[in-house]
Amino acid sequence: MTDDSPSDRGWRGSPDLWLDAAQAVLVEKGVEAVKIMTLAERLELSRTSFYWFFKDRGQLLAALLDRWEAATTRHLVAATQDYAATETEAMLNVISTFLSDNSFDSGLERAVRSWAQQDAGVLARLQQADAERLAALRALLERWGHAPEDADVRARTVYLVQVGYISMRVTEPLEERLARFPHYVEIYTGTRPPAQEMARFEARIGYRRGP
Amino acid sequence: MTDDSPSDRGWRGSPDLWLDAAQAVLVEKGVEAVKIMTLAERLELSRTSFYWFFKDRGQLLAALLDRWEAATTRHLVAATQDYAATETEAMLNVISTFLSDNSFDSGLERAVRSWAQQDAGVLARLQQADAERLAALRALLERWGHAPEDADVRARTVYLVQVGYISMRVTEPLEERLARFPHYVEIYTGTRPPAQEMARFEARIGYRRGP
DNA sequence: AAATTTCTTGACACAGCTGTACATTTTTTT
DNA sequence: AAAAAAATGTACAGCTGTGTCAAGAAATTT
Repeated sequence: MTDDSPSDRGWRGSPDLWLDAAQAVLVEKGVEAVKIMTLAERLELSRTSFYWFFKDRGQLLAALLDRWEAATTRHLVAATQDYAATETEAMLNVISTFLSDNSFDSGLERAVRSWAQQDAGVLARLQQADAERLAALRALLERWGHAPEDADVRARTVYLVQVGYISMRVTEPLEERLARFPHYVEIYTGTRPPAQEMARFEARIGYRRGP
Repeated sequence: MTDDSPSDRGWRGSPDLWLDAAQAVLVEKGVEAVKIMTLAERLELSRTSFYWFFKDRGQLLAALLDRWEAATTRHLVAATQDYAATETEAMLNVISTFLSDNSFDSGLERAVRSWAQQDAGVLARLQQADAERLAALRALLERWGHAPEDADVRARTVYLVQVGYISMRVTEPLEERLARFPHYVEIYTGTRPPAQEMARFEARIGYRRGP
């Protein structure tokens, strides 16, 4: 009865081990810092052992890019399609995506945006992702009755504010951030979410108001 | 009668020459690509000649950062203080700053944001700049009667949309971008700029409407 | 035109990183 | 426990980059 889950096999290294380390470094220090030498030290493995799992550094970076795609666009697009009884609720669904790195890994997103600055291939994929995400937001706003031009500018506003937040590395306490939510929703949709809706929303994301 | 303007002295190199080349590379390829070797080739000067003008690579990078500060924050803050008869006009003053690299060098801004990703010192200066710019915008909105909380969120929206635009490397034709302006202004201020105001604005930036 | 200052260059020393070849160890399969 | 496979490690070759030093050339001053 052999357990062939790739996790606990008796070897020290694995593609995922290198990949996890690479991702951490990518997020902390940027692509240029993703060096096989450094990762090897960090993992206490011989540098050359890396080449058992990956052809070369390029293949490692390509794999990182795949991870990014899975960790961002997918969830965001899904959130635009979640059930919502009102427009403001729909918008809350969307912007709460950005609240957790489980649904939108902003560290990784920031790192990839930075990377795109120096690599045309990455830039192309990033711009593709931007286009998809914007289209999903535009569609949402049109479904709630905004005219195409208006939906377009509002979609951009919602999205660009988030890209900006990520790029700015804003680290507000959750409380502060949530306090701004109704304002943002009002700016984005033209309607302020009723207090009751905000309460339900805060409950859903597991936040309990302070005294 | 000696002309001692630093420009046409008989030498081939100068601090500015290296600095200009460094800035170009920084914007095109990111900090890591700013290498003395590469710059020397580009300038057809010996690599080691660089060390006559700068102590080391670090000093060059520090000088680049100074340039960035001069080319961005300063102009933006000034624009928030320009004369305006209406709130929408004031907002047009601000967002038109981002239209020209003379008033806000977005290539340099993008490069510096990317750089901040890998250098704590740069990050600190960038966050300082973000704070100043946001404060200037918040002040503008408060002058036009927005309540502090509302002004704060609106200031963020205006600023973050621009940071997002820059980070996204959007390259819309001017015409398209201008067409979105009234929508943005409406979202930012709550009021749509009258057609006449847009016309005056377009004239001021030297844009002639197509047929 | 001589002396001086300013810049330019080539030689050297050194450090960091990538990738290949091959031997070795560790785990898994038979 | 022997054989096979999977992974690890060592040695080597090569490239790219930084910074120092002292010699030399070009401009500037006297």
